[in-house]
Amino acid sequence: MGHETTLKDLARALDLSISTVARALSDHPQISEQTKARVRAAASVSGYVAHSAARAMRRGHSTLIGLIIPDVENEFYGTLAKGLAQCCDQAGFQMLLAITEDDPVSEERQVRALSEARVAGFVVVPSPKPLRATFGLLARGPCVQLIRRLDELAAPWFGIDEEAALREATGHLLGQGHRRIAYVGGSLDLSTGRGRLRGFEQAFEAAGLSVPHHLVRLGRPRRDFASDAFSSLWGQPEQPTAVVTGGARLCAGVLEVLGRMGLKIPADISVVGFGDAPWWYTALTTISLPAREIAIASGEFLLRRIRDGRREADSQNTPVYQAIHRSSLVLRASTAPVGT
Amino acid sequence: MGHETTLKDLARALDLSISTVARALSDHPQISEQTKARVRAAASVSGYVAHSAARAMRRGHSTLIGLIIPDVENEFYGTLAKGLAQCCDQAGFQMLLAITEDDPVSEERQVRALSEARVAGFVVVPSPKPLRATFGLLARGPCVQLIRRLDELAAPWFGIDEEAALREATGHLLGQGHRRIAYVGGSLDLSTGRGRLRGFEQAFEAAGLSVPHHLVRLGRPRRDFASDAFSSLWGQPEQPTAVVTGGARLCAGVLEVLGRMGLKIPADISVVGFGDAPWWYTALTTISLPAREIAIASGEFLLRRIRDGRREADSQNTPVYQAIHRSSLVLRASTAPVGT
DNA sequence: TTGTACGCGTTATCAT
DNA sequence: ATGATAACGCGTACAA
Repeated sequence: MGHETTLKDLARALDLSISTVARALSDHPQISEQTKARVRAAASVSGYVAHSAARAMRRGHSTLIGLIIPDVENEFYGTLAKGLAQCCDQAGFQMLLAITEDDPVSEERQVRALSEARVAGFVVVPSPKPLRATFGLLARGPCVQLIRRLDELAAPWFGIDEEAALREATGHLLGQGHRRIAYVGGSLDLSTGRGRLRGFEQAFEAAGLSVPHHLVRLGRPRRDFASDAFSSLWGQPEQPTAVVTGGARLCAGVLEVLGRMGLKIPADISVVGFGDAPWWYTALTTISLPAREIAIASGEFLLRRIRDGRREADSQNTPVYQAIHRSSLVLRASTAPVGT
Repeated sequence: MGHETTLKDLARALDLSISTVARALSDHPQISEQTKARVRAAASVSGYVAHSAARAMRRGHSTLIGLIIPDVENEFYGTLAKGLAQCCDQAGFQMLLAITEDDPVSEERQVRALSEARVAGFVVVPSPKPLRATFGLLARGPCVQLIRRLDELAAPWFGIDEEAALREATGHLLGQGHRRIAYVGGSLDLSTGRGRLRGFEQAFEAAGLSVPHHLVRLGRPRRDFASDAFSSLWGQPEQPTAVVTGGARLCAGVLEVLGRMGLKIPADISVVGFGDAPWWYTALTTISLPAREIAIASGEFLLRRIRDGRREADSQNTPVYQAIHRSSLVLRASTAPVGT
C-alpha cells in the first residue's frame, strides 16, 4: 500500500518488459491480441492509472490549458470557463483555472505557475496593465486573448464589436425619444471600456445630438462603483430618463441601487442591461453577448494551433488574427418611450 | 529557439554543476551569495522557468487540486470555484476544473484524467449516481465532498443543514398565513433534494398541518424543469398563494415563468428564492448559502490533510468528518402575508 | 512479436 | 561550498 502501480510493476507481475506493457496499453499494432488482453486485465485489477506528467515530460508537451480570467463569479466568465472546459475535455485536455481579480501581481504569479506546469496553451482575459514579466511568460506558448485587447500581447484576439453594441443600445433609447441618457461604464484603461464609450458617443453623433458627458460615469467594473455612480447621477438636477450599462457587474450594481431607491423600471427610468445573466430574462432589455460562442471559437482555434505547432517546427509567423463576434440587443420590458 | 532553458543549460553556461544551480535557485543555505547572484542573473536573462512536472515526479506529489462540479455557470458553483482557486493560489497550488453536467460517464472520464495528472487532492460535488470506477479513482487521494453527500464516497463532507433551511423558509410563509404553499425542488436521488423536501414537510408538521403534497414538484435541478413545474402548479384548480424553491437553477426557472406569465410578486404570489445571485438582491426573499465559506473551509481542510499526509505515512484512519454550515433566510419584498 | 537502453528535468544522497 | 549520480514513470529508437 501507499504505492501506485506503474508500468514496471505490471511488467514484473506479468513477466513482460516495460515496453511491451506500454505498447499493449496504447494499443500498439505489433502486440498480440492475447498479450494485450492479459495486460489490460492486469492493469484493470491493479487499478493502474497512467501518469500524465511522466508522459508529458517524455513527449515534450502536456495536455494542460491555462485559463486566466478576472473573476469566475461573473456570469459571463462563468460561461466562458464552461465552454472552454468542455472544449478541453472533448479534446483530451484539462483546464487549469486562474482568477486574477485584475490584480497584475496575482496575474503574474499565476501565469508563472501555469508556465511552470508547461501548459500547452493560454487563454487569457488580461488585466488592464499586466506586468512586463507576464507578457514574457505568455509568449512562451500559444496564446489567445479574449474580449479585452492588448497590443503588447501579440496574440490572436476574440471578442465582440463593442462600439456597435453600445451604439445600437443607445440608438434604441434615442429612438424612443430619450435624450438625457446616462452611461455607467468601465474606465478607459480597458479596450472594452474605450470601445463601449465610443459606441455610446457615436449614437448621439449619428443623430446629430451632442453627447451628454455630464451623464457619463466611468470606473472599475464593479457593482459598488456602479451603485455609487448611479446614485450620483440621480442626485443631479437634470435626472436621466434612461441609463445604459457598460458591463455585467456594472449592470448588477445599477439594478441593485434602483431596487434600493424603489425606482420602477421603466416607469421611472428606462434601463439597458449588459450580458445574459438568466435572471433578467424576465424583463431586461440587454446587450446580449455570445460568451459560449467566443469560448468555443477561441478554444478550438487554440487547440488547432497547438496541434499544428507540433507538426510544423515553428509557425511563429502568425498574422494577428481576430475574430469579431456580434452582440445583439435583446428588447424586453425595461425600456419604454420617454414620458410614458 | 524552440528550446526551453533547463538547469542543465544554466549549468553549462555558468560552468557550474546542475546541483549547484538547482541549490542556488532554491536558496540553499550552503551556496555562496555570490554564486546565487550569478545564477539568479543568468536564470533571469535566459527566461528560465522551473518545470513543475519534473519536480512533481521527483518529489512524488504535484501541486494540483482537482475540482469537480456539475456546472460553473451556476452562481453557487462559481463562487465555490473562485473561493477554492484563491485557496489554492495562496498555498502554491493550481486548480484543475472539471465540469460534469451531472453526467456520470463524463464524470468518470474527467476524474480519471485528474487522477492521471496525479492531483494532490479532490474537491467534488458528485453527480447523483457516479460510476463504480469513479469511487475507486477518488479513493486514490485525499478527497472532500461538498453540498451533496454520498455515503459510498467515504470522504469528509461540507455542506449546509438543508432541512433547517427549508423548514425556516416554509415556516416563514406559514407564519404569514399561507397554506397553499408550493414547493419546486430537486429529485430525491440527491441528498440535497431529500433533505430539502423533508424540511418543507417538517414546517407543516410543526404547525400541525398536513403537507400539501399535490403542490410539490420534484425533478432535475434545471431551469426548464422548474418553469414547466410551476406552470402545471398554476394550472391547478387550487392555485398556490406562495412558492418555495429548492435550488438556484430551479429558482431561476420559476422566476422566468412568473415573468412570462406576467404574475406580480408578491401581489399574485409570494416567492422564496434559493441562493445568492446578485441580481435578486433587489427584492427576493431567499435562502442564502454560505458558498464562499464552504469553499474556504473545505479547501483549507483538504490542503491541511495533504500536508499532513506527507509527513505521517498514512493517516487513513480518518473519522468521517463533517462540517455543517448554516444557511440563513434573508427577508425581502417577495413575500407578503396572504391575501394582501 | 518482444526486449534493451536512453533521456525528458528535477531533487536527493553521497561524495569531495 | 560544490560535484557526480541515481531515480521518478514513461515512450521510443534500435536490437533481437
